[in-house]
Amino acid sequence: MKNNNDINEKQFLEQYSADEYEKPSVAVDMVLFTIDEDTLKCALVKRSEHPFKDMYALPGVFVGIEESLDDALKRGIAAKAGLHGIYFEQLYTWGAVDRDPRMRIISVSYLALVPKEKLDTTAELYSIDEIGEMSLAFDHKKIIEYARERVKNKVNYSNIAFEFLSEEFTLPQLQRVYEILLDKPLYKANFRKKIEPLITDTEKMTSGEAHRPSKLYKQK
Amino acid sequence: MKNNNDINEKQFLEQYSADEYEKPSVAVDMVLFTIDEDTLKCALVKRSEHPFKDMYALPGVFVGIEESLDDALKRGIAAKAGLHGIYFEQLYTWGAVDRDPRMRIISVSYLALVPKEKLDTTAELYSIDEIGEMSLAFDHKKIIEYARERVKNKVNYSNIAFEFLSEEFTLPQLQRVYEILLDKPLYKANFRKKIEPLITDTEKMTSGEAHRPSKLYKQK
DNA sequence: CAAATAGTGTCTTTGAGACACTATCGT
DNA sequence: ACGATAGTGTCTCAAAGACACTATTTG
Repeated sequence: MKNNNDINEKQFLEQYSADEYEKPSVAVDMVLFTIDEDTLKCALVKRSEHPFKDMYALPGVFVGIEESLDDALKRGIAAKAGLHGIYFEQLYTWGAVDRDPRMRIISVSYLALVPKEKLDTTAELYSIDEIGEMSLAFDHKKIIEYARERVKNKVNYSNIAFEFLSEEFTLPQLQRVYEILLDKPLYKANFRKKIEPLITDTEKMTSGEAHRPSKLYKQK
Repeated sequence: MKNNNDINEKQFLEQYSADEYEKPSVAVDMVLFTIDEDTLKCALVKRSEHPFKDMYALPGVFVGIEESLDDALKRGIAAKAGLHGIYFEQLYTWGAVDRDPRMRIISVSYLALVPKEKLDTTAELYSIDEIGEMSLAFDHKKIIEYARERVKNKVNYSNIAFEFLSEEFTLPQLQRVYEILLDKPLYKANFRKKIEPLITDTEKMTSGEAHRPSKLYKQK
């Protein structure tokens, strides 16, 4: 049994190396989240070609032979959102054989988070709820759901919530981000106790609104 | 700026699709952990060919064009460890351009966990501490460190510890697994309170040893 | 009964959750 | 003064941590 498998494996490797086997294509697809109109939204692109023509899909690029996965993603972000230096992390690699009807494409998915203000205004944004009702190209709906879960989990043990805000923010703003990402209301006092060690006071305040102004903070 | 990038992206896609660009190879590499001699160990293979000849590396296979990533991994596990039906999960995809000196290979890494008893006896196992002192082929040391961290984190909010034991086990055994994975001692009483909801009593006991026997449990 | 390991009871500390209260702006 | 939102004090409850104790086997 063991030896038999070993031999099979060796043959496979030799044949593969000899280019007798076709290689899959590799793409990176990005789930770019932002918060807009008090909801979590994801950037989508309308496909102009088959397959899934006229359906929405995640923005993505093929990985060049002399380009790392992260670099391919950065190229994709720059092309799609016209920006640099935003937060991203790799999510998961999707490798079902039939995920693309044209040919074998393995997709390395990434999560990207960006404050709405930084985002190119031409980006098409759809709320998570809307996307839930839509049908997307390829397995992209599943990828977005995966990303949504990752964000929900990671909010509690990381600082990703800050990625949705600009450098200075108020605690009510930050709390709202947490509430949107966690999809549940939070108690103000408890929230403040918990995030206190993560933030640092600026001396500034908001002003001009018809109610008590709030302090501006920065991430520590 | 935006339009310029869009055009570049379109050109890239067209050229890529037209196979004017070379495709990377895709491999799956597995970090197979087990517990043996009271330590966490990882399966390695000694490379018989260049590059990194005679150095140790993670077992891996190339992904066939008609084979999903998970299927490729299962093939690798069967070849290496001579077994089926063990726990595995995808870890991370490594895509640095120069990670393999021969050619561009993107590696999708997987974590596999198996009780020592199920493992093929020919597997070469090295403890995490030993591996820390060794130098491994490619970026495989980094991959193992990544896997080690994943396990350490996941122990606390999942049931992966059970994957290192056979179906029936004692609580001292289970506690020892937790201690090895977390790399710290645990209080017996507290440990038992915490895992109580995860386990179910069998009516059996251990016997034959020169001390009080212990109950055998199964995972709930 | 001695050595060794299995198993339990309970006090303390920490942090999450709930809620009521006070503070400060513009109109 | 009022409406609206910002910000604080404190009680409760559940879980994590620490430690001391009891129980059951073999030799």
